[in-house]
Amino acid sequence: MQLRRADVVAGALILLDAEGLDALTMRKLAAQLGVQAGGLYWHFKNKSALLGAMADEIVAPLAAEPAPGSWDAQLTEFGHRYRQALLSHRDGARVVAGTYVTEPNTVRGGEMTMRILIEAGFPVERAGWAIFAAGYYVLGHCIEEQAQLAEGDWAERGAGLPDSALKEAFETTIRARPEERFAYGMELILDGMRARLGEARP
Amino acid sequence: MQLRRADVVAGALILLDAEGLDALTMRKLAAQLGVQAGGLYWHFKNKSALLGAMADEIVAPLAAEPAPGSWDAQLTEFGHRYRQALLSHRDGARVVAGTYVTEPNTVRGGEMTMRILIEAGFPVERAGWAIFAAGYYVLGHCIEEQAQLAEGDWAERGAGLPDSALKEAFETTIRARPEERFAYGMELILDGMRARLGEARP
DNA sequence: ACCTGAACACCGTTCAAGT
DNA sequence: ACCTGAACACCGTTCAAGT
Repeated sequence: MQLRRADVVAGALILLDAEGLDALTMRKLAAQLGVQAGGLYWHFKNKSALLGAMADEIVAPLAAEPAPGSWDAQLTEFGHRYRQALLSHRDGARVVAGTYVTEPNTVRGGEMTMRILIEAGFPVERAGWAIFAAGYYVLGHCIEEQAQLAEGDWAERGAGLPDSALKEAFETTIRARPEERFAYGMELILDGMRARLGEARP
Repeated sequence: MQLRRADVVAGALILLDAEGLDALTMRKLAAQLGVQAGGLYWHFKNKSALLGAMADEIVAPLAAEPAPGSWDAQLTEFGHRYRQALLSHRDGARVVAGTYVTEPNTVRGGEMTMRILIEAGFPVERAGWAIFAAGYYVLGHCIEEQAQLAEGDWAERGAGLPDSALKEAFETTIRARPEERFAYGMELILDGMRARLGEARP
């Protein structure tokens, strides 16, 4: 039976989970799908278009409506959902970071989070700036979480430091439970948003 | 005359500026340095070690002491210095993002910013978390800034949206002066830090 | 419409051997 | 100590030709 575009994306995500982003090649993917490498180029213009489609598939959970609640509870929910989505595939955060997606789920997620902020009273001209800032945080955090999973030698990061409050701060960061540390950063950004909620339009 | 390790890094940065990260190959770099490709492997274990050295060179400005001032003015200074450093080389943000650097300048920057926060009264166990969060923001912002420079088609990002406050928010974000938008996000995160300054140690 | 076969123009890395 | 020469095992992409 023939290959559809969606089959290629699904196969690519399976290969990604099995081997990681650096080992994801058009040739291996083609072999796994029982097809010649060149055949993939009928479905996707190039590898980067395929990665874009994979990225949008990864962030699909962002397209769902949030549960009813306060604006900050809803944004928190989006933050955690975004993180979970990125972590649900090996190297998922790097895949998404590498592709500036204009595809449906990404756009929808952006729309909904901006609407939440605006309806809460945030100045329209700043809602996008704040949402993007939060998005960079989540992505960066998850890239590092997944890098930490892949390499082992993270414990030595602060090893050369002299004993001090600094060393303690470094080690508290490296050894923190990721979920807890993530939630803290989200709250910090939400605090920033709260401080700017009532501001006049510029 | 012979090639030193530092010459290789310097040459790599020149090639990076001229051709971009995707075109930075060991073979081209070798040719530019008047050497065979294999020869580079005497100086660096592999390409990723070279990229790590490049990243630390790029962020060298972070190793300088901040000007005297309030803690938040000093952190703002670091944020802008980090951004300027990343933007000072083509694809600089992507180079730094791809390498989890344990090298001198990166570590020193982390040390100084954490010390500033701790001495301002931030709980030691959270200083690292907050600094990392701010770092993800700067990096993410700059990756996108440089991507926007490289591609042209960013104006269409919000084109499919219906006319609405959302569309306005999207467009305000895409069209913003990068420097101003960056400063806004920095302030937002600093607001969050201010809100948590007096907190008790967990 | 969808894919094969085969080629093109590259890669990073290794390693004996040279100087 | 520092590099050459040559090879190994790959890549992404294109494109005539097949079905």
